[in-house]
Amino acid sequence: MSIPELRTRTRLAPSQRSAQILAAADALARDEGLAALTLRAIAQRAGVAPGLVAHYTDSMDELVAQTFARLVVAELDDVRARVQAAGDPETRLAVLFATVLGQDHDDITLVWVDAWSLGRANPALAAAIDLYMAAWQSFIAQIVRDGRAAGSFQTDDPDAVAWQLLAMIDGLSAHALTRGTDAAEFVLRLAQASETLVGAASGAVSGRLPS
Amino acid sequence: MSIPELRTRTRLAPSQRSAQILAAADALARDEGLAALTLRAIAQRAGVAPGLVAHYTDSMDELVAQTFARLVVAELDDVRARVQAAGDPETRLAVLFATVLGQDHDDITLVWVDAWSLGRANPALAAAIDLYMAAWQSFIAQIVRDGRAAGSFQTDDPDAVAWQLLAMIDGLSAHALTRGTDAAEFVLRLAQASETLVGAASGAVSGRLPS
DNA sequence: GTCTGTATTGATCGTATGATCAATACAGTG
DNA sequence: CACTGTATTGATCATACGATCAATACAGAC
Repeated sequence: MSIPELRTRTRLAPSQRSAQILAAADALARDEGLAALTLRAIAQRAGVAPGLVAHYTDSMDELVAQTFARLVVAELDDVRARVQAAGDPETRLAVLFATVLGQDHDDITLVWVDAWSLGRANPALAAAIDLYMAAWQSFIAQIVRDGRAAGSFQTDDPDAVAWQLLAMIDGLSAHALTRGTDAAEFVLRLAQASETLVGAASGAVSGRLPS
Repeated sequence: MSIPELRTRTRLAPSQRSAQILAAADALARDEGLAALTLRAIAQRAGVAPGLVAHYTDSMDELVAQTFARLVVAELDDVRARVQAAGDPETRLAVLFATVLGQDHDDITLVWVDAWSLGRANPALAAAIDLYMAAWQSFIAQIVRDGRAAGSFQTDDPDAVAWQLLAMIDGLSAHALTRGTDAAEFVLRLAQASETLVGAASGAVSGRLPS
């Protein structure tokens, strides 16, 4: 009674097939998290035999780690583009918070949450987590430094403040995902708290949140 | 060349054996997370046959969910006891932050992180997560309400502030676990941020942190 | 149109999981 | 001490996983 499973074998250039499989892995991870990335699930999504997925990767641990890396890099680049266009550091922080706690970020949060759990059994993934958490921290720290240089922020430890803000963002995102609520509820208070942390005037960030 | 595996069969009352198995599950979850809770791993830890573990539970999903519940309840009770002994709401918040971001909390954080991931495939676990996240929020909200009644806090939405603080705590804990750093680095700044969120005077909470 | 290299398949292996159950042996009862 | 109920075992089933590989069939070269 199941679908007849007719598969027409099509032969692609290795680079094309590889790209197609990786795209299937990306889509699957966005939909169901990194924990859903199995040889067979990716193969089914790509419409190929499971063995072919294995053929195009060294191991599933590597495939999971690289899928995580691609998705996270894509998001960081996207957020960076939005934030850099914002102008002064106060507004950049406001846009950052509104973006990462905005809609359509549950998918990437799911990827992060799975990564924290799976990373303990997957060394390649653990390394990627370290790398991209540091990339995010660096991105935020630069905004804080810019604000300090401009005289609008007063903290004496931009790196520590950036780690703190990143951890708060991740916690708020994970909570919204888990509870099925809208992370946007948290934006205003995060912005207010950030003013304390970076040493900005009250309203300097929260007053610049996009409406 | 492996250990001879001699097992002397000992017969216990069901309640005793059940307690022993659940204790093994608790210990294993503390050491390696909820993801390490397999029928065979628990059995080995308890020194019994795998089938016996299955005999004493309806399903592994249930066992995982109940292990999560036991560990989380134990921690909440412990933290509640420490915090309630602290006195005024400002000090209670300070003790709360210092406790949950103190040492020896990586084990329970690992349990939470695994739960967020596993909960998506385990309905019983998902229900337990909802329940105990709400219990934590309720605990924190009461502190905030007490502070408002005492006139030292000024927020008009203790529930929202409590959710915000809980999410921040969880994010900071998860970061410390993942990065292998000490969560205590975050305590001072969390306390300062909390003053903004609850509407307390600067230093009201951060100045009461245990040394 | 034919050929050829190789992309692709399907089958298969070994392992790990949760779960079930008849057979066993232990502890308490009488 | 003998007996009996049942706690416990060990074997086994079905499933899902990552991984490997000979056989196949397709797309491009000639």
